[in-house]
Amino acid sequence: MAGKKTRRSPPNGAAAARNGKQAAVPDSPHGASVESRIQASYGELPESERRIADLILEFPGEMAAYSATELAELSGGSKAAVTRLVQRIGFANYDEARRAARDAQSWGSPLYLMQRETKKSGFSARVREHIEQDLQNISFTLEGLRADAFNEMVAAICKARRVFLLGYRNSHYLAGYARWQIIQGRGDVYLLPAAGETIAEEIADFSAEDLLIVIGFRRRLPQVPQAMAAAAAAGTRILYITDRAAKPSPHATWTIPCGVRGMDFFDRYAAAMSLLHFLCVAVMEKLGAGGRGRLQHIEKLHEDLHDFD
Amino acid sequence: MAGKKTRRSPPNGAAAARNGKQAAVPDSPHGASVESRIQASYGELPESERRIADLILEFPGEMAAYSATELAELSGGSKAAVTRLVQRIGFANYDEARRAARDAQSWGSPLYLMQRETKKSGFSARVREHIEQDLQNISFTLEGLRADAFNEMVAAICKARRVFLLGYRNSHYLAGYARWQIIQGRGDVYLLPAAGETIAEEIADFSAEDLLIVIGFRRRLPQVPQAMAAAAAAGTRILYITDRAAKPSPHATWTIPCGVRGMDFFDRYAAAMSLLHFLCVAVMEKLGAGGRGRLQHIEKLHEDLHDFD
DNA sequence: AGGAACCTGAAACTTGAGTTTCAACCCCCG
DNA sequence: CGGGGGTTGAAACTCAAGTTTCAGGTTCCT
Repeated sequence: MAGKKTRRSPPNGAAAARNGKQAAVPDSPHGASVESRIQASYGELPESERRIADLILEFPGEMAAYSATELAELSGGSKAAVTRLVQRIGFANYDEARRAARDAQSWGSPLYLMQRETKKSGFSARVREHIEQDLQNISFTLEGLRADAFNEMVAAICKARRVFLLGYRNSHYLAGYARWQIIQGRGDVYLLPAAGETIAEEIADFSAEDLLIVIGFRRRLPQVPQAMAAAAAAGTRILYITDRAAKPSPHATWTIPCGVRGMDFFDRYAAAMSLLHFLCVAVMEKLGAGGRGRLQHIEKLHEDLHDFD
Repeated sequence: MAGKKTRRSPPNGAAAARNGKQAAVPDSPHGASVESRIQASYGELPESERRIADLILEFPGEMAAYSATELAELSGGSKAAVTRLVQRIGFANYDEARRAARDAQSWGSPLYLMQRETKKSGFSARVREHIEQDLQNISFTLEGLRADAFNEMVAAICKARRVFLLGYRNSHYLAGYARWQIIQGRGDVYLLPAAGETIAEEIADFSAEDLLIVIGFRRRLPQVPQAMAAAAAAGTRILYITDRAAKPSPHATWTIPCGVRGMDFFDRYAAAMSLLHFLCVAVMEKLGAGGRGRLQHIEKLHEDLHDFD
């Protein structure tokens, strides 16, 4: 029609002053994360944009791995809605938001990637950065647990006739630590491989009543998938604790992906340690009076053997 | 020129039969991960593609958050090389590889995304409490470090003729882990006690040129202070990593108190793991080119020995 | 009731990401 | 030495991802 009004441009941060009901959005796209910007505007998002926002909020940091088109499809909305959402919360376009989401993970920042060797920030800044990286890994790892699956794992550890912990290299020390916790509350807990041994001799006796806990972080030996296949063939259930980038194993009954990443030479295992602690405490609680009785019996033996100072 | 030959198309999996020296690459892009496909072809990659492959391998799973153009820039190569790499390893185009990389993380799979269940509030509150306790221990431990003393410890680890890690029970696994990190950058690093052995035989040879790192958390065996006294008598410097409640040792050159306490049956070792990581990374950096050279030599040996999947 | 503001996805449009081609270069072999 | 095979990045090209516009619809206010 001749009298048809010109449509306004999509809402964005610069247009906030025209709509008094808009939430305050920072002018600069630098600084606040995609997630926090969405949360700041969440109450004012229209339906189509809110569905997309929900998807992003559910998996913070994953957005960068998806194109706007993919997000639109997953949310049942349109590409236009995706563009509008990111412009509403202050980004110039989707690509800027995608990069911000990616770079909010400090180890993902291209600038950080290229300059990490030359960084000479102060010691305390370095400590803080280190703590932050561990916290992110811990949060990812623990918050990724689902209660029902977790309770199944705990129950399986308590009920198995025997529990084996398998791990090589770094994973071996974590497996040893986990075994040491579990054995405080129940017996028949074994660490593989024992020094100087091959594991086929143990796997030969695996059965559906046993449980295999595989600690399998990056740079796995070929023995790991092989052992898992053999255990599964014997009907043994498998709890697979691994890193985020690991290919899912068809043999694992349960899989827990741990955050191990950082900007260093070495992977980070604070999150794995934290997870194992959480798991073993839950096992101890699940064992109840039986576990406590065993703990007391062990204490008595320690006293008799004068084990501690 | 009139006689100029037609250029061949870029190498790809379908063209593998034309080049008998190509590594076998699966026909279907479904199945093997980007990482494992790169590793399968790694030896045959030309320089420009190998640089991009190195970037991808260094951060498996992160590839999906980057566009081909960004990877090209980061690696100092060209967009054409990125396309060639993914086609060489069997993907039709970059987008297919990007999606494979993303979906290889099962939690990144769009299907998985849409089926995620809402968390039980009781469980998630428990997870949050757990994370908070670990964060407090980690913060206390790492923020308690003084830069000058820390740098002395790092230097001592680098310079010692031999480095011994001593730990019993839980501490033993942490000591083993730490040894495993340090040995990546320098030799003559030993874990005590070895299974079935007593430690006097090693301590008998301790000298002022050696360093003893004692991981000694709560419920220490009498061997720990005894070993420290004997090492100090031999002039060996001692780095003592212990819990906050431990009595200071008159024999320790340096002491790092770790936060290990929580509300559970078991002590928490995420902070100790975090500290050891921080320490070992600093050692690795201090070792510089020597450490990197050793790491590369070890890598070469791993390849020769076909150690990893 | 009419108009303004807003929402929405499809359609039209823009643009640059990614792919293919090209030509220069290098290495190896007969 | 010449030719074949391979590498390489820039240039040319393709095409679809993302952005903007459009038109129909809803809600609210005067």
